Amino acid sequence: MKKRKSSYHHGDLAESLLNAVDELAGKFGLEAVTLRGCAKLVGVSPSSAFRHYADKRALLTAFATRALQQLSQALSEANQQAVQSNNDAFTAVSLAYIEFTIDKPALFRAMWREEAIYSSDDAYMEAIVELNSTMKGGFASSITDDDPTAMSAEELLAWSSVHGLAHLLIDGPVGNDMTKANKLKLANEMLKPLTTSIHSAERN
Amino acid sequence: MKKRKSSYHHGDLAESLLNAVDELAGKFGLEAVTLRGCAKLVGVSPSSAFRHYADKRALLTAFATRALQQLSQALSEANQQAVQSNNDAFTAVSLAYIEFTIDKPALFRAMWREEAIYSSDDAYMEAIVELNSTMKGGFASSITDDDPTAMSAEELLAWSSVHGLAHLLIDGPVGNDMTKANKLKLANEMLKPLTTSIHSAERN
DNA sequence: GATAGCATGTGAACACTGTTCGCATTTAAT
DNA sequence: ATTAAATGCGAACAGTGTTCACATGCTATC
Repeated sequence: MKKRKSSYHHGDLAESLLNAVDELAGKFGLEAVTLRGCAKLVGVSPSSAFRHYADKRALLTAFATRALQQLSQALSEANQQAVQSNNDAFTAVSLAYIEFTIDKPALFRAMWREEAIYSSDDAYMEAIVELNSTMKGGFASSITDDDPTAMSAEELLAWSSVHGLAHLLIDGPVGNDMTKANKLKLANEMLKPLTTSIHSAERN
Repeated sequence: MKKRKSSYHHGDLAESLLNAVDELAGKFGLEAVTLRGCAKLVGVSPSSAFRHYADKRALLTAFATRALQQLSQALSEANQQAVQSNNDAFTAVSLAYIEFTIDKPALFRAMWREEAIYSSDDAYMEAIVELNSTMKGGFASSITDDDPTAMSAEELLAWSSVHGLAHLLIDGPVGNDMTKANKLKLANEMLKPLTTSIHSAERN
């Protein structure tokens, strides 16, 4: 992957910077991510970054976009696997959402950092739509939709609760002293009453 | 309120700084809040702030704590009013939670900004516990608890969904182009299927 | 009421941040 | 081979959090 044919031109600085954000955010937290730090990690001058991103904010937007895509992929994999194993797809997708957040809290935070990203960026919005429809993949296909933006009350409830639990787990007071396994068990408990309500709505 | 007996000693700098954070965060966003900006707004030297807060992070922690208390108060008022009007307390408290977040997004963000505050600060944690028990005030008193930290699956579901919707509304893609009234209507829709599930659990 | 001590505010300094700009170097096109 | 475009560099700028010696005001004690 690392093309270092010349020591001057980097080859793929744009993506390397995203990797640097990932590494620094994972080690020291998203707030500790600094443009200069990323540049140094990649081995490049700070000002070089501005050839690829207009802003620090633009860099973080690209990072958030990539994070959304990674989450979408994790969810759709969970969905596929649940279908094959004949398990409840909604539960599987929800648990994957929670697990992703627990494993990569910095990515989760980056996705929803309104004030630190350009949330009306095209690629970002597209990734949001993709995530949205991947989430809905967990529902029965009977509620297929014309408008992918539209959401039923039950769908909104499902997303909100899963998203809210994820947020409370990493930035809130829920499960602070729990192991990852126990957090997932807790999530599973929460999903039970939710699942009944969701599936009863599907039959209409 | 403003004691300016002497032009040198301020009188109540600690709280004035919190008000400055509030004002700047409300106007320009939480990320734009700067120690120097707060000091200038209060009319004091930047270094003065460190007599009252060890850190910028400590200042933000105090601000988050105050925000939690304000939210708790709003919720308990909504609860009282619902009881008097013989309305569903859970719905009232939940809507108040959402409305507070919509009205003061900066306060909401400050409360849950793990990386920017000292989340194990005593006062902060106390405010969290208080909020937690205020939230539970929306439930039937039959589920009174020995341990205020303990939560049933239904309680967790309730908090997660309300919290998650609040978060999605201000930092996510939900209801971005809606009026406040429509956002609250949306919240109300989401609460309906939730409320049934919650109240059926209360009867056990 | 003077004085000693403590709390509080100041100004200058430090390292670090995002960002800009003119310039150097490499790659691609003619 | 010569140009033009893309990409990287170093120095500079204003702004940030933070520290520290010093100045000022308040309070309690003799």
